[in-house]
Amino acid sequence: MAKSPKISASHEPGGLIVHISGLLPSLSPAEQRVARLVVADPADAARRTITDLATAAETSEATVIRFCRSVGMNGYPQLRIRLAAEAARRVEPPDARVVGGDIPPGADLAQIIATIAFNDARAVEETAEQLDPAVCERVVEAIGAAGRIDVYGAGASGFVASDFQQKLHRIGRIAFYFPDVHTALTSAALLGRGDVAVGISHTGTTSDVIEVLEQARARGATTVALTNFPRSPITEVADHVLTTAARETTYRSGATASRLAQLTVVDCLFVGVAARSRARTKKALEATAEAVQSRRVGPGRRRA
Amino acid sequence: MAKSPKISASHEPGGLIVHISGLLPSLSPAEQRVARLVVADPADAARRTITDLATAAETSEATVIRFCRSVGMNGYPQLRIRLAAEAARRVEPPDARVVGGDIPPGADLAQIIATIAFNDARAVEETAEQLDPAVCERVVEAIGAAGRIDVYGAGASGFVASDFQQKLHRIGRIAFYFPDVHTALTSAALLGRGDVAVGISHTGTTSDVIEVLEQARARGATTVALTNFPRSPITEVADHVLTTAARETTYRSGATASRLAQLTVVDCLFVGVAARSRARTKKALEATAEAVQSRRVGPGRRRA
DNA sequence: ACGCCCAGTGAAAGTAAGTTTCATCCGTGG
DNA sequence: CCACGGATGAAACTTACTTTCACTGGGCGT
Repeated sequence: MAKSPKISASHEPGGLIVHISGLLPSLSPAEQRVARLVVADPADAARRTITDLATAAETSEATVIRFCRSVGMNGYPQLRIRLAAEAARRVEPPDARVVGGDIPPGADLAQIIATIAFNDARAVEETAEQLDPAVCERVVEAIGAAGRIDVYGAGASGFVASDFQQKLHRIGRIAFYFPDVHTALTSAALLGRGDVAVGISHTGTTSDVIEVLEQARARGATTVALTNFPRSPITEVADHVLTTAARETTYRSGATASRLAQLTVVDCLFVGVAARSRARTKKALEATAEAVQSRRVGPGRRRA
Repeated sequence: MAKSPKISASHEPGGLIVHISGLLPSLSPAEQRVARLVVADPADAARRTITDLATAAETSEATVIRFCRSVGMNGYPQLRIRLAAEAARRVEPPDARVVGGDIPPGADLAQIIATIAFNDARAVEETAEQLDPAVCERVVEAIGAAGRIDVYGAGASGFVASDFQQKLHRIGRIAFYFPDVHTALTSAALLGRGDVAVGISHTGTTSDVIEVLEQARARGATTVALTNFPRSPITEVADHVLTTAARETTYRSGATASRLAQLTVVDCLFVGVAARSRARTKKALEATAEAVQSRRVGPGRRRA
């Protein structure tokens, strides 16, 4: 029916802006220009007329409309009022935080700390806001019932994958993580119906992870993707897609905000799975906690 | 010029609705009908088109415009976005967050997500608040000037240590991380004055990490501890102590909140170090980013 | 290398929304 | 009873939004 793949923006009450920035890479260049303007200053965009906005983005009105559709709106007026609402909601605390994406060259450490913390915290919050509980539920179900869970991730996302694996393992689930692609592929080949494969890639374009997930899917496993970009390639090989909402700016913050967001999602899944079977989980956790006890020194109340 | 008595609504951000209902009696009958609709459901009014609203108020578009002017707006579109903003704001307060520390046994996933995200975000924020910029500064100085940096951490904190190592490495610093205690001890023994050793332990009681840090200190290296507990044993072997502010509750959230807090601190240090030498850093980052490019598939706009 | 195809784009036509104008209505006071 | 003026809606008008369509340029198969 519709040739333009609208990504529903309906079930994400708190995050139109977030939603848009997630979609940013999947937009055409001209639409991206529009998107950037909108994300940069939603309130201002809401004030502008479509012609005005188009001019500002150095494009035509037609493109602005296309952009509206791309992000799930019916038309410009709808985008406008949604933006206005959004902007009103995010009336930041009175203090003039150094929030903008970037950190000024001459910033002192206190500023840097404030900025980073703010962005990190926001990534976590916004991720939670846009997470679809229904999808989480399905993923939790699948993992809870899985005979085996493989978690894939490369580079920075590898840490998260590893973390997830460890968490699942700690509550008695059979979970694996492979730092090496070849090993991962081998493992994926051994998966079957009822098993679950989780692929983590911030950009959603990491070919290693995609391949492995594809393999897993071919074998009949349920595949889950965790990425920041809802239209990235990895989502094509996933049965369930979970997204984070980190708006990475430049290199500076590296992938930290996105990593935090990923960890939050992983934590949610973990708790969800754990909650499914309290007793079993608790027992396993106590056992593992006890195991590391010997590696701790006395309670260490006060020093000296 | 203006024969209609505009009542400026510009500088009362909090109460467009209040403002309107205030001057309701001064409006003409037809305008009052419009006003009542607007006050009754601002969000709904914002969604309507002028014709639609006029019809609903059993009047003409002209009257709606007059109403807009009467309440200080330039025209209908402006009223519309103001209403949208207003409505959005007043929906916020009643949000009953499931904030409490713990997750009730019967909680559904949406609740779990909200709780976790809240706690995670708070850990990040609170950590930033209590971080001492002066200490950070000294640590950044030390790392920036270090010939070599060793990062230690076990278990969950190991991820963070590893992350820090990788970050430093990416900007061209000589940094190491060792998953294995023995190797770490060996490495610590090779440190000397001017080098830096960073020990990460949430509890501050992980003997492995403490021992290694102790060793490093004995060799003359500057030691840094990152822990949640400012009086824990690890602080005794550290020249500089950085603390996180995660209040872990029970097992449920596992160590995630603390991990996020640690990552945030690490990120701050990283950015601090990176900021010290922009040029060098940027170059190194570009090079490393380029290196992984081949492992990515095309921009992945839209799916099939 | 060539040409086909198709996503991306803006110009322009078309439609809908918003605004102004103006004639009418109606109540009031001379 | 008429003149007046505020209130109002119909219609003309303007501006904003949407659709259509033709053109471009890059990718891909032959």
